[in-house]
Amino acid sequence: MGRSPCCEKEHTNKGAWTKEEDEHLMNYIKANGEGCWRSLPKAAGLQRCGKSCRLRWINYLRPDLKRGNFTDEEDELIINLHSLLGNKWSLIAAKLPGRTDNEIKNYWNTYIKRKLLNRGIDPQTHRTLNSTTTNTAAITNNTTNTCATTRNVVIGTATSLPVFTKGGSVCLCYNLGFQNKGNQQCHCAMTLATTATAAMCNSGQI
DNA sequence: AATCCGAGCAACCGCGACTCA
DNA sequence: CTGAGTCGCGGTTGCTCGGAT
Repeated sequence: MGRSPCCEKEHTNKGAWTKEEDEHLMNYIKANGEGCWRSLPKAAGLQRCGKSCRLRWINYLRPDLKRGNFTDEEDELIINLHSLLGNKWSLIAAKLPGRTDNEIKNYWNTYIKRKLLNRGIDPQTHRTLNSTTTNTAAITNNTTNTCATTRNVVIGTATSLPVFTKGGSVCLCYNLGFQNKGNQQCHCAMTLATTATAAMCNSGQI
């Protein structure tokens, strides 16, 4: 028995949202809060899939969204976080108030990728493109309770990150602020060592 | 003026994770 | 423990718009 579709496709609108749909959704969530996305469209009088409503709210209608251009500080922070987390856009977005994962993902693909390539940096590995000396320990995508060494990670100059270390390694979950996130608590017993800077990275201190 | 093309971005799709009966 | 239902994430698609030809 397969999974049932998330909505009745023949009775749902697709594509761009109209002003009226936006107003319906916004008014409903203002009055009732973000609840069950599956039942929300019907309750709000929308001919939309719940998934579509959720996406529209998160990426466009939420009142705390910061519209407009990314600052240089945000650029560097995204690059730093991507070097640590990989394509974990939701985790990166969590560190950028007012920005959404979709927005950051689009921004990465259209702008930052090119920016890094212009700097001679591979946007996936964050290593210099003509580098022949390779540290084959890949930047891990697995962020849950992972203590990985992060030498060779590019740390930007505009934003510095506090560094929690244990021995010679750097704990990703601590450094990203997830040390006390529910049952994903990190047990590495890291201690705050210092603040990472490009100079320290270059000098091999981290 | 018409057409082409690439960039930017909103939205969709599929799947894994999570929750709960 | 198991499986159905739901949620959330990441990859991808496709539309729109502006600049180039």
